[in-house]
Formats: sequence, structure tokens, C-alpha cells
Amino acid sequence: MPRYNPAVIEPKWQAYWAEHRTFAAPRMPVHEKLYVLDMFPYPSGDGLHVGHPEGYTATDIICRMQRMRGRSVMHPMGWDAFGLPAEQHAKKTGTPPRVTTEKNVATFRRQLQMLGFSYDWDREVATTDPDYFRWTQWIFLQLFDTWFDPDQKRGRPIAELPIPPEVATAGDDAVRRYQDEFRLAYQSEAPVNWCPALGTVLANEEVIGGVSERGGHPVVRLPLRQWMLRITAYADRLENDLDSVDWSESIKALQRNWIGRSTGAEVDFYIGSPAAAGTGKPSGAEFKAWRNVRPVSGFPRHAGDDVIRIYTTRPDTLFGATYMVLAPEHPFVERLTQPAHAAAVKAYVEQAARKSDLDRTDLAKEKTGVFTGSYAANPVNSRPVPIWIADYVLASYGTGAIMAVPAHDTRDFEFAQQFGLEIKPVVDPGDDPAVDREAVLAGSAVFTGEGTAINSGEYDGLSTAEFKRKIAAELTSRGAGRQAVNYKLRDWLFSRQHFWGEPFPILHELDADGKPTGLTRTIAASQLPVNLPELAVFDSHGSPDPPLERAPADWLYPVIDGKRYKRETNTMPQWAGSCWYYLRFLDPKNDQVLVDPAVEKAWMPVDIYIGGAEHAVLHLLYARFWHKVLFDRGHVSTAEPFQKLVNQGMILGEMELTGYQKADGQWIGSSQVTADEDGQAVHKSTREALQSVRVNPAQAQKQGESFVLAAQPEVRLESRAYKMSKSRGNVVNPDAVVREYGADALRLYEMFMGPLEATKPWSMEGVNGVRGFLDRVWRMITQERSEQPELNPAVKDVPPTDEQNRVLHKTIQGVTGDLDRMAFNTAISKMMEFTNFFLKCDVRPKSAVESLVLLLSPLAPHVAEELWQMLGHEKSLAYEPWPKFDPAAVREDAVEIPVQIKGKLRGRIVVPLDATSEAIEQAARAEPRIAELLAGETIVKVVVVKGRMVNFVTK
RNA sequence: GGCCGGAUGGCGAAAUUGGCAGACGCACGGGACUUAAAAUCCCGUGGAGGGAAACCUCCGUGCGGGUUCGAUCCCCGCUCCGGCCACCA
Repeated sequence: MPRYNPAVIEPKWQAYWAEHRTFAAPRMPVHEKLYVLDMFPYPSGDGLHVGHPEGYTATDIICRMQRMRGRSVMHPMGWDAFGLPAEQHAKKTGTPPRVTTEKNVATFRRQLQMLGFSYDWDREVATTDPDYFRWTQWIFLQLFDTWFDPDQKRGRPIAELPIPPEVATAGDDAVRRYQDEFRLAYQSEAPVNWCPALGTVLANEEVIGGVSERGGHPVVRLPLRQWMLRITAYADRLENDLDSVDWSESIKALQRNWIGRSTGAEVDFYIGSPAAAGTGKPSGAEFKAWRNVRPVSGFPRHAGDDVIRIYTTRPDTLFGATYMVLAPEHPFVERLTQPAHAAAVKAYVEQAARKSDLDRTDLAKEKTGVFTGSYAANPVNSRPVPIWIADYVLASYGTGAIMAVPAHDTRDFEFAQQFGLEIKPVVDPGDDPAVDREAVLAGSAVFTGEGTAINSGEYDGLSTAEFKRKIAAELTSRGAGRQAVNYKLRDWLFSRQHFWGEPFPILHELDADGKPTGLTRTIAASQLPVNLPELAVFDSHGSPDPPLERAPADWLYPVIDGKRYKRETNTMPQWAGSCWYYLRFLDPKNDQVLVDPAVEKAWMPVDIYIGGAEHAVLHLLYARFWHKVLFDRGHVSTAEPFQKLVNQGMILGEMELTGYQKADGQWIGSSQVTADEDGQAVHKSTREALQSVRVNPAQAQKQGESFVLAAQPEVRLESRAYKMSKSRGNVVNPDAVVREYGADALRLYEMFMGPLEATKPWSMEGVNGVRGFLDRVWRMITQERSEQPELNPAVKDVPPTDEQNRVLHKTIQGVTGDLDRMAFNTAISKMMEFTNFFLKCDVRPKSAVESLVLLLSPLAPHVAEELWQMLGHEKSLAYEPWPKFDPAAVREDAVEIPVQIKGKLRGRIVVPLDATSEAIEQAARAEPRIAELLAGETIVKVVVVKGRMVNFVTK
């Protein structure tokens, strides 16, 4: 009886909120707006994970509290429902992915509703709904219709793209082909990461160390026609605008890292005209002539075919460039290869092409490469440098070619040592004790820091920074180089070979023979959505062709205005739907526009966005990119979508014992058991071993990193928490927790575990602990012994005592402040203190316990509503005013402050709150114990901090 | 290798501005109630030492230095752990 029954009251209030549409957000904000967004989940077949409710509870607390403070709150939820698992399930079982997805969505919806989140369910969207992806396709059309103007640094309609006269006169098709090269959405025949096991092409970001991020399957590189999005055009703005948002510095750093802007210089190395190729070495006279004919001002957009253009962040080391390296895919490779080296080069290039990224990175311990037989002229000193080919240079970064400065670059140093190439130091490290200067100057050690120029002709003696400035100016004036910026960020590979994804609103033109002309046309916005075709079979066919190639002919070959076209059969990646869902929530049923501009302007930006750190880079970068394009095209009013971003930490499984060591030193545990493929054998054998010695880690003494049992000193223990995983068997199911402890207890526990952003282990005993607190709150207000819960007779309609009032208002102040800074764990501890105090009171003023119920309601809304009703209120407390803090109530007349002597605590005194420094010092000296300790001592200094402490400094 | 974060009792943690380290909770120990158990309530709980007791002393926030009357907090140098990226020129 003393425990309340969540199985009764939680469904009751969930039904009440649904019936009264308690949390419906207004179309336009009525009061100050607050848009609080969760990262919407992918509804997997496993159901909700306890990691989901962590962030969702945090946002829910904020929303419920701010409604009570009068804000107009937008708090929606939806489903990121396209995804590979449903597709793979379809291949295995023949179940259409839409069926699987709807089933999973229903599970997720039930689980979220069971937790009592105050979402406006009328705004629910799923990325798989045609009414939703209609607008995803529409945004793609915007991207397709936009080019990036580098002068204005913004996206503009393709119709405004200046067309060169020679193109304009070549006819409409020539103009269209020209425009296609500038669109933000463009097609490219590029080597892509084809994953045979998944039957799809993957983005660079989805390939980790040569295998697929999902599933860990091998990935090979194949050339394929793909859709790309020109995100690189926005790299600068994506980086700069990070300054304007309220995100943690660490997430900003992650994004900056990913964008990877570096500044340096592009420099041209002369290789002779193609006609002169064959000699392998440009002559000095030829080079000098080249130097003289280069334009004095300006730098050609594209390198000529008589130079190799390289990118470097260290143009100050140009004099130390003793060789060059081209990526195996560099277009000049064949031309520069001298006959004597042709066989070796051919073999190397072919081998590199076959290599997966895994091989290229993992086997990086030893550098590989081949010499072409050709040389280029170093533009600063005309010295010939040998040209090598090596796969440690990437075709996709910079210019695909480098100057190698082995004395000052680790990779070049390794390569030079491998192949016995010259190492010429040109930077003197100075007398940094961490650097072996002699070795650097002798060319036997690498130094990558900054220093003073040597062996660099007229530049000798310059600092690295000065040198960079001067050489950039010199190269620019000679037309042999210029300052340049580079990004690690690559254009976004936007197409997938899936049948469970958004179709592209694109048609390919066919010629009279039914062959593609290479030209495309778009589906008119008014004709959207392009729906997915019904597929007869979902099997994998083992080729990189999209499965939609097997769609029925009437879908695949539509006829428009009497002309036959072929549909684009790639689909969009899962990222597409999540790039803009926060906009659709604002106006989810609008069939005229993506979002009503007035509504968008009133609610955007998202004020608080909470989600897992796994999306700190890609999802956020992609969404920001789309948002900026929509902003440039006038469809949204803010430059950035998410004002404040918080990443919740990971929840690990329960702490586990990982092993033990017997007195004879034999270690039993994970380090000695060979893991089977999923690690389960390790876990199981360890647990069994520990059970056999009946070990309880709480009764163990810590000794260094391990524990020793008092009762069994021969046993040493170690324990730690692991990520939850099916194979480890430590996954916590929210359904089970709710069944046993209730949704309020689950919510409260997840908030009480520790700071939102920290990684922390689960503890079922901890859930039981917060449930105990809710029971205590329940008993504080309700009668314990009756069958039908009724108000506790101790709750009386009387004014609180001064002390009760002080406790109450300290709680209001503390809880309000803590919730405002998302310190949920300490807010809960303050309510626990309140409850501990009032449970001891024989008389509990109704006004005080009512305030606590209101403070508790954002965190544990069901039990709070029930208590609120029991306290005699008819309506939900969802819009009750938030308790007001009265500073006068907490003011105490006197404070106890510590007295220190030489910084050590030696006593305490009670002084009036407003006591002067002099009065405090007198009171401290008057304290008998202090007076005794100070007798005979010479006081050098007295430090008094009013209301805080006193410190006597003696000799 | 690079970037970011962290290290406080047996455990999760707190200390909001440099000012009484360990709030709150778990676990554990003792007691009350009970035939008993569960539940509940009360007391104790960083370590070492002293005292009949109220209490007192010393040590203590990963390690080594520094600044300061005073450092969990600021600075310098390390160690270990976690996350992300990784041949990006």
C-alpha cells in the first residue's frame, strides 16, 4: 500500500493528455516561443533503447517547465524511417519494407507514449510518407536549380548563371550541359565505394577503415555514375557560422575538424610541354623560358599541361623539396612515365586501383611507390626533382600531387628513407630541448615544427611565418603559385542503390534508339511526389545497378508530352529525410508549401536540439548545408537551423566483474580467455568463474586498480562497464523497467544518473532508489493505511513555519536554477532534501507540498498529476504557474562561517549576515579556541571574506 | 600520430565566482517493528590515530612542480582512461 501503482496512474494520465490535447502546440506562438527538438529515432526492429529516453526526458522536462512559465512550446516527434534494416529484412523474408517500417513505428510510438513525453502527436511525421518525401524531393529540385556564386558566396538560381558566349552560341543543349556542371546537385562518374554485401554504394563517411560502417563488410572501389551534392561550396560558411551558434566547443571542434580547412599555397612545378615529354627532364633553359612567359599577374584557374600543380601548407620549405609524388590516379601519370619504368608504373597503378581503402591505410607501416623516370623543375631554384608515384598521396585532396620535403614532413621522411632519396633540411629548429637539432641538420631526423630558414638562398634567416608571407607574394608575382585554401570535406555522394529510399525527381532523356543522351529534366514540383514502384522481388542481384532498374516498365519509362524518358533509379541516402524534418514539424499538413513562411519565421530557429554525439558531424553538417541553401533561396529566414545543441552521453550497461586473480598469480578472466566472434564466451566464463567464488565487489577492498576480498584475500577483482550490446547480453529494455518501476521512475533515474552529457553505467538498484524517492513523495502527501489513497492528514491548509518556508523557497530557487542549466541530477537531489525534511514534519502545509508537486511535475509528470488531483485540483497541472521564489523567505539572519589559521580549519563562528569585516574578525578572535591557538603567535595578515570565512596568517 | 573530453569514498556523483571536499542517491553495517521475511522507519558510513564522552589530531580530489593567506577549481610538466578523426601534404 505505501507504494503507488504506476500501472494504474500512468496510463490514466496519458489518456487524459491525449483526450484533452494538452500539449498541442499553437500554429503560431501566442507567447514567447520555444522550439525544443529531439533527434528523431530510426525505428529499428529492436524497439526503444534506454539511451533514447535520456535525451527525450531532458527535452521533455524543459518543455513542461517552460509551458508552466508561460512560453509557447513546440515539441514534436517523428520517424527517420527509411533505412537499410527494413530493406535487408525484405530481401530475406519478402516482407515489403513499408510493412516492416509501419510495424516498428507502431512499437516506437507505443513505447514513447508509455513514457509520458509531452509531444504534440498531431505533428508526427515519418520520412517515408509520400506527403513528407514529396518535400524532400522538392528540396532536391532546389539544390538542382542552384549554383554557388563564389563572388557573392551564396547559392543563386541556375538561370542567373552567366553563360560564356561560345557556349551560348553552341545551342540549348550546350547551355544545359554547361549549367549541369555548376548545379549544387550534379552527376559524376567517379570511383565509389561499392559494398557487395550490402548491395550499395556508400559515402566516404560510411566507410571506416575499408569496411562498411554498418555491418563491417568489405568495400571495393568502382567507377559509377552517381549524384553528388556540392557541399564543398559551402565549406567556408559551414565553418564560419559555427561562431554564431551556442554549441559546445568540442562539437564545434569536431565539425571544424571534419571540414578541415587548411591554408597554404598552390605551386606549379615545370615539367615541359607534352610534346617535349620523353626526355624526362626539362632543360634549364627551357625552364627559364617558362618562368619568363608566365603571366605576371593572376593565376590560371586550371594548371597548364606543362606544370604539375601541388598544394602545400609549408611553402617555406620549397627549397627542401627533393622529390615530388603524384597520386596513382593523377592524370599525368602515363605521360610522365619513361619507357624504362613503364612496366613498374603500370603494375603499381593497377595494384593501387584494386586496393581497398583498408589496404591503403592499414598497410601504411611501409610506404610504397615507383619512380616515373621524369623530373620537374623546382620553381624557386630550378633544381630538377624526381617525380614518383605513391598511394600515400590521395587523388581526392588538394591537387593530387605534392612536393616532398622529407626533412620536414613525417610521411615524406619515411618515404625518402625507404627509397634512399635526398633529405635536405631547410628549417633550423633552434634550441628546443625536445628536438635533436644536430640530427635534423644532418638530415637523419625529421622536424615538422616552425623555426628559422636555412639552405633557402635569399630567404635564409626568416622565421617560418615571415617566409610563408614572402614566398606567397613572390610566387604570385611570378605566376608560379598563389595562396590557397583546402578542405578535407568532399562533395557529398548523394545516391544509393536502394529500393527503400526517396526516388529522385529526375528523368533521363533518351535518344531515338532509347539510349540516354546525358541530359536530364526534372519532374515539376506540382507533380511530386515521385512514388516508389511496387517491386515484385526484393532479392539482391550482386551488381552495383540500382534495384529500381527492375521496376515495372510503366514506372521506369514514363512518357511525358509524347516523349519517352527513363527515371533515375538511384534513391537518396537516409540522411536526406533528416536534413529538414525540423521544418516540416512546424507545418506538417501543408500541401502547398514545405512550410508556411510566416510559421517558419515565427518558430525558427530550433532553440534547443538534443541528441547523441554519433550525429555530431554528419547529420548536423548535412542539415546545416541544406538549411543554408534554403536560406539562400529565400525559403527559410535563419542562416543556421539549431541555435543550441546538447549531446547526451552514452549509457553503458551495468558494471561487470571482468576477472579475478588467484593467490598463485593465475589470472582468470577476459585477458586470458580467447574471445569468440561476438565476445560472449569471455563474458560468460568470467561470470561463472566469479559466481563459483561468490564474489561481491562491494565487500572488496581496493588495492591499486583491483580489489581484494576481506574474506578471500586470495581473490583479486576488477570491474568495469561496457557499451550495451546484444552479444554481451547487457541491454536494458525500457519496457521491463517501466513494468517493474514505472515510467516516472525510469525518467527520474535517467536524469539522476549524472550529468546529461556524461557517459555513465546503468544501475537497476539506482532505479529502485529513485522509485523509493517517488514513494516517499507519495507518502508525504497521501494517507498510507487506507485502501483508497486519500490525502495524508498531516497535509493541512495552514501557513508554513519560517523554517518550512525557508526549505521550500531554497528548493524552488535551487530546482529552478538547476533545471535552467540542465543540471537535472542536482535538481532531483534538492527535491529529495525537501522530501526528507517535510516527511519529518507532523504538519505539512498544503501550499508547500503543492509547490513541490509542481517542481517535480516536469520530471515525473504522472505521479505529479495524480498528487495534484488528490490535493483538490480538477485540471491538469501542465499549465499551472511555476512556483515563485521569494528571496525574503530564504534570508537568514546569521551565518556560520569557518575560521582558519594559516589556511587550516580551526573553528567556526556564527555572525550576523551583514556583519562587517571588523566585526567578523573580532568575533573570530573572541572564539575561545581560536584565541587559545592565536595566543603568543604573531599575526602577519588577516583575510576576511564577508559571509564566507576568516583566515589568520601567522608567522 | 592529431583533436576533444575525463580522473573526487566500495559505486553513481556534488561543490554555480579560488573560500568548511564528499550534498543527494546506491551499496554496506547496526538498531526498531515483525513469529519470520519483505516493506518501512531510525542511526552510522573517506582513511589513519587519540579520547569515557562532547570532541580532537594527521592524511586525503590521478602524479610532480608553481601561483595564492587559501587550489578539486588557475598555470607549467607528466601518467592513465574514454571518444572522434586519421598518410588530408
